[in-house]
Amino acid sequence: MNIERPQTRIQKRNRKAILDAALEVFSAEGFRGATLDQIASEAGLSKPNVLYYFPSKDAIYAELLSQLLDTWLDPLRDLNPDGDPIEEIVSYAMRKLDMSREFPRESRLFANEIIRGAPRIAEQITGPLKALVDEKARLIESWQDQDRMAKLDARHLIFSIWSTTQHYADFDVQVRGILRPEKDEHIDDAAEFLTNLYTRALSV
Amino acid sequence: MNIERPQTRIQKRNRKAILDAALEVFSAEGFRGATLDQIASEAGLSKPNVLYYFPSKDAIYAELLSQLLDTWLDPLRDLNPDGDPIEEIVSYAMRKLDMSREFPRESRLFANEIIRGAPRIAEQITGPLKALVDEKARLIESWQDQDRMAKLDARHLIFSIWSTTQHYADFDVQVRGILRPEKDEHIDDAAEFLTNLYTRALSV
DNA sequence: AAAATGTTTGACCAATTGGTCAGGAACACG
DNA sequence: CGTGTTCCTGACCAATTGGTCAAACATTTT
Repeated sequence: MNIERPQTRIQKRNRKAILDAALEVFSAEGFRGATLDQIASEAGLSKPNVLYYFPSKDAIYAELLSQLLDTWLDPLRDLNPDGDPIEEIVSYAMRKLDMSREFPRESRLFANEIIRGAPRIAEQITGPLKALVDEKARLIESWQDQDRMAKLDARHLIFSIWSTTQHYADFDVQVRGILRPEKDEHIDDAAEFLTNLYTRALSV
Repeated sequence: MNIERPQTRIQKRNRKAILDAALEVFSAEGFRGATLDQIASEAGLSKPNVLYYFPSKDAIYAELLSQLLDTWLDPLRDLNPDGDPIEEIVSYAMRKLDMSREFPRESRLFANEIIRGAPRIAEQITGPLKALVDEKARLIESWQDQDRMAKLDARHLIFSIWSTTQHYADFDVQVRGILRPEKDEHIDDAAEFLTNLYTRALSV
């Protein structure tokens, strides 16, 4: 009994179009603010057709979220125990900043979900996410025990990297309203600022 | 023709109850996610009664936002040109952190609005907010010219203070999921971390 | 080319939601 | 106490929205 049939090329194309449209709409409007009509129109499909590919609005959102969390944490996973501590942490911040620049919609989708109390990913947070943070905090603490970087609370250090970098995606309009950049130059300035901030703060 | 009658005590009480309930609901569900029924029930009033005090859902939200922005920026206004630069900046961060602890709903309401693209406060951002940030950035730059603090980009420094402190309100569930604090002790740790971070980074 | 399978849609439905309204209840005040 | 004003509500409405379904249309397989 082969349940999982291989996807046809039309399925592949349309599911992708729907998920992309949904990311656009959910990240801009939030789960409740987004409507199936918006998603359908953004995907260039009719509403019943969208529901032919996904059982419900909920299912689309859930699929997006589950795909997201993994890739979102990749940079942290890459923190290399064998590298230079400060270089590793700064380049972690840089990778997170890159993600804010390249995937602002994903960042906002995530922010939306957390602000609402993370109703759909609570277990993911106390489970795998906490485990990863705990592991990397221990790594940072071991670096600190070896006097290779300043002794700042490791977990709050990680939080500060998350918040400062995601800020440029989540609060984009505010940042742009204040800096009035032509394009995205301000992100380069942010990169320089964050590099300086963490290099100075973490040097022994 | 006296248009503005003084508020009766019932008006005062009920308008306050509605605004408080609305803050609770809007900050947790976002504008579109919140319903008048939720707000009414949270305020202990009927839906038509809520609409007796405010002309529309929109009006309630607008009132909340306009009250908010001012108080939100007070700490930045207080940045004192005559104080010690690093002390001033660190204590600004501390005041913002206090606000995250004491007014998390307000923080989330604001975050929600900005993430959605700030449709209702765009002019406030490019107007008064930008002006204030510009002014304080110049102050910081003057401190830097006098070699009283390290030369880090002033505007991005302000952004980093906003993001790191608001993180403890907006991403509360994530922070708690990872740190698993009993109550709010983790905010004290955050205060210590941020004090160290900025003191180290900004010292010449 | 026929059968089987996969794709698309118009029409429809029930629930929710922002908002209205007429009239009744409570209150303030001379 | 009576009267004008303020306050409150049940019943209602139109629009929106998530979702269904039967039937038409395409595509693939045999």
